[in-house]
Amino acid sequence: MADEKKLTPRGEDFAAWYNEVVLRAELADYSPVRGSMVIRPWGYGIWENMQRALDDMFKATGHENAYFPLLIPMSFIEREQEHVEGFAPELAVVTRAGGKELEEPLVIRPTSETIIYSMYAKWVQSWRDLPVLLNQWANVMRWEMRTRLFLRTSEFLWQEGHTAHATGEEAERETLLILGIYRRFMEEWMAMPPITGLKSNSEKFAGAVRSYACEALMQDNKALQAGTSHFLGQNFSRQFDLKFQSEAGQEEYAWNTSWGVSTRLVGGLVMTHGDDAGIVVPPRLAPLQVVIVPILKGDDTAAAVKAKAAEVADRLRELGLRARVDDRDNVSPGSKYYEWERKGVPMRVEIGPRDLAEGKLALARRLVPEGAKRKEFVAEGEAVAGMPERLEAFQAELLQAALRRRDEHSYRGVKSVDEVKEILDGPGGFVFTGWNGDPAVEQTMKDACKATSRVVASEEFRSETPPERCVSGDGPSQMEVVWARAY
RNA sequence: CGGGGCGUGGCUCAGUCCGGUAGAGCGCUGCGUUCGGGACGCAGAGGUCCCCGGUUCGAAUCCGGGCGCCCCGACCA
Repeated sequence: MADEKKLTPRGEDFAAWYNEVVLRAELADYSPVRGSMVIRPWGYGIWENMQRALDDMFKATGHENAYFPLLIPMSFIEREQEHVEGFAPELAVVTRAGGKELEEPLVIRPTSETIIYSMYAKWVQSWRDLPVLLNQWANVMRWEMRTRLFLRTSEFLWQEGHTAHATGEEAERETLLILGIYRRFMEEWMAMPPITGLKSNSEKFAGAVRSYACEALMQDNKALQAGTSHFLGQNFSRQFDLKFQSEAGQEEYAWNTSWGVSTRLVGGLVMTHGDDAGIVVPPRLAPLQVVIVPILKGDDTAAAVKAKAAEVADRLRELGLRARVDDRDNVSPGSKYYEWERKGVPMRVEIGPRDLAEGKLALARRLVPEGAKRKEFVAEGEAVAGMPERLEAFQAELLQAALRRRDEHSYRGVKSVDEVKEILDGPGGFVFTGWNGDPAVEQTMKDACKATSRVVASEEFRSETPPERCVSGDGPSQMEVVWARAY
C-alpha cells in the first residue's frame, strides 16, 4: 500500500481489497493456526444479527434448536459411501486423548448428518413421531488446503438443519421451504439477491439425492454459494436404521433433509456491498446503525454538544434503533468518519455548535445516491423521527443496486463454450445456457473456461425463451444451467 | 504436492550484496493545545533481528540445517 490509510482499490486487486477490508474493518483476524480465524466483535455482531433473523424464520416454520456433539465416531462417517468419499480428504481426526491412543478415532464434525440421524433412529418409532424438525448452531471443521477469511476456513460457524419425514414428497417440500427462507433472508436482510436452483450431480452434497443452492454474484462477478438445502432421500435413514411404522402399519425408512448457511455469508456481505472506503452493512444487520459524532470546540459549547449527542442517541434507541455516541476525545472527527465508514455503519450523525444553534443535525449516509450531497442538514426532530424510514430506504436501495448488478451481469441465450469463455474472460457473471445433462460438458467448461455449473435455474430464474441446444453443441438442451467462476 | 517470495518493535518495512553501537513511518503511553473529512507539540515505552549450529575478536548481515507464513498452480461438501 502506497498510502497506509487507504485500502487497495477493488478495481486494482479485488482479493487484496477483500483481505484488507476484513482486517481493517475489524471483522476478523488471523489466528495462530493456519486456516482458522478469530471473528472480532464487529464481525460477530453482524453474524449474531444474521443468526437472530434466520433463527426466527426457522422457529416460525416449526423448527426447534438442539445441540449435537463435536466428535463423531469414524465408523459413523464411513457408513454412507458417497458421504465418506466426499469428506475424507477434509477430515480432522482425534486419535489420542486422555494420554492414550483411542480405540476408535473420532472425527471432528465436518457436518452432522451421521450423528444426528443415528440419534433420530433412537427417537423415532412411529409416524406420529414425525416430522422431526431440528436445527443446530455449531462450528464445523473441514481441513482446507487454501483458506480465505470467512469464505473458506478450516473451522467455521454455521447452522445445520436436519429433518426427518414420513414421505419423500414432504421432505422435498421441506427442502424447498428452506431454500425459500434462505433466499428471502439474503434478499430482505443482506440485500444480496441470489439465484436459486438445483445442483448438478457433480456439485451436489456428498450423500444427498438432490441439492439446491442459493448462488450470489459478488462484485468481481464471481459466484458465491451462499446456502444449500439438500433432499437426502432415504440414504442416511437406511444406513442408520432410521425407521418408523407407518399409519398403515408398515415399517418404512424416514426421508431426510439437511440445510445450512455459514459465516461465509459475512464474506458475501462484504463482497456484495463494500466499496473502496470499506464495507457497507445493510441497516437490518448492522450491529450499530447510527453513530453520532460530536464536534467539540474548545469553548463553552462543548458540554451542550455532548449533552445533545447523548440525548439524540437515547431518542434513537427509544425508536428501537442501535445507536451510539462516539465520544472518544483523543480521535479527531475526521478520523472517526473514516473509521465508521470502513466498518460500514449505515448512518452517521454529526452534531456541532453550529447545528446546535440552528436546531439541526448533519446526516451522512454510508452510501449516497448518485448526485446527492454527502451530508444533509435536517431539523433535529425530523432527523430523529425519520431515522427508521431513512434506514429502511437505504436497505431497499442496497437491494435494488445489487439486483441491478446481478441482472446486468447475467448473460442469457449464450450458445457456445467459446461464447461462455469470452464472457467470463471479459466482464464475468452468470452465464445461462442449455445443457444436455452430460457431466462431460461440465468438465469441458472447467477446462476451457475455469467455470463450474452453479445451478440448474429454478423456474423463476429461467430465460423467457428456453435454450434449444446444449452449450456443447451436442444434442438438445434438457435444462437451463448457470455457469460462473466461483469462490 | 510443484513453482516463487518472505520471516527485524503492535503494523508496514529499510538495513543483509560489502560483518563493527538495531533504524524509519504509522500505531501506543503521559501532559498540553486541538476537534465541521485521516490534528499538532513535548516527553516516553516498546526488539531472544524465526530457531539451532558453525565461521569470526565481533553476525540481523557470511555458511549449514530446521521451522513458519504468504502468493501462484493442483485440489475443494
